Amino acid sequence: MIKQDIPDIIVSRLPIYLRALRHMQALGKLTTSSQELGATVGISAAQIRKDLSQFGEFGKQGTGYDIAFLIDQLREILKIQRVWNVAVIGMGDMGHALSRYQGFSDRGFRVMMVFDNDPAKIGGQVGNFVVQDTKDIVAAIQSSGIKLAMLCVPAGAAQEVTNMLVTAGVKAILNYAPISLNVPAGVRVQYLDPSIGLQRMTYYLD
Amino acid sequence: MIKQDIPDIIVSRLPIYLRALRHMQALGKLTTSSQELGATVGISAAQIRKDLSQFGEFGKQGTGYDIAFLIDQLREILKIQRVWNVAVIGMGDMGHALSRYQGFSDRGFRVMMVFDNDPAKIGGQVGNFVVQDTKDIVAAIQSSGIKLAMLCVPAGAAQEVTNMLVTAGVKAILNYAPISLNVPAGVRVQYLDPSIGLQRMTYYLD
DNA sequence: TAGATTGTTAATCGATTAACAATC
DNA sequence: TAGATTGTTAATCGATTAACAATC
Repeated sequence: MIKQDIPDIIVSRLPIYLRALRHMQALGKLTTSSQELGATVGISAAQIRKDLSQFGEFGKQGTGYDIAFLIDQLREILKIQRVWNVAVIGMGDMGHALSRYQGFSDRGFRVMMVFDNDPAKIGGQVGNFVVQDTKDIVAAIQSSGIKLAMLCVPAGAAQEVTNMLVTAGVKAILNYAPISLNVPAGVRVQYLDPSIGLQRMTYYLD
Repeated sequence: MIKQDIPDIIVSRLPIYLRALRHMQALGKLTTSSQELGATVGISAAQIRKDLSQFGEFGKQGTGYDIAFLIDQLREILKIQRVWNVAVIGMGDMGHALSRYQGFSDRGFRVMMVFDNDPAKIGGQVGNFVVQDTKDIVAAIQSSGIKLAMLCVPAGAAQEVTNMLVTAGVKAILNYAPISLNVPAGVRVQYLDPSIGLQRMTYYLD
């Protein structure tokens, strides 16, 4: 049986739902409705029901969704019930911040190794990690089986490092470098360039 | 005459085009085509032409687009020919990194003030800035006329700080906190939670 | 039971693509 | 001129919304 193809735009909303559900759970709530969840995340109730219905029937008429159950289901769908090891490349301020970020541990991720090409940084400590030489990326990542990387190198180095990551078997890159990356089919990139984020809003300002 | 309403999804692609054009310019190229630009950013040539045509006629049949000219036009459309002052709230690792980020200066932004609520940090120096007390946000931002803020506080403080920013007249928030924010109409938010970025890709991994 | 809310269908709305006359 | 590429139109494709029977 062929697994049904879910539109990427639907998949991309699931982490938002999950984050809001965990927030509700932390507040002590036990159940919610598509109406309430939608108001929280700024998405219509109909769309939330439609999105979730792609993956199964998680609610009950009249009462809505059990929060703990829906959290479990979403974590399974997103494959974050396991813990994913991640590599961080580039130990500037941004890479440094991500290497020490406390927000990954309960959301499915763990930084496992960090890299830089600056001899002054290689061998030094960042957070709990010893900085490895960028030229060793392929060997180190390949043998560790890491599939996720966060890219925090300057724009001029980003494509070259990306090529190394792809060679090493990385399948998903969180890109902080201000450049569009070229990757083969089967490798995913999410872009988090802060300037792009700001430039998407200035259009609407006076 | 009423200004035509441009879909947000089109506006959100313009900064991507601009970034790629500046990269081409740095490589010494003088002109490009929708074909070439599309290949660079992973968007179809037809879509790029359609997007640009919302704002004017910037190309020439047969030869394509003058890169310097198109850069100018996009900067004007996005209103980033001026420099926007930005406030950074929360001097953890992430706020610290953004306060010192070198990538804003040639893309329309300048960090102007930074805040934290930790007495141990208030009055201290981060990058070129003296850390101000978060409780002074409204007065400080209001009198400075700042319209943009980057939010790097913990999830538990994010909505409260957002309310202060809105009161202070901030119209656009780049949110690094892992929570959906509630803002009134006329205030924009871009979300850059790193865990969400990763969770949008794990679905596709084995 | 009565009220609430789901999952789903059909209708609507919006975005993308294909194609091509215009023209550099 | 011949080849290339734009801006735009119409066709296609996909996503969102409205509505409601089912049912808790």
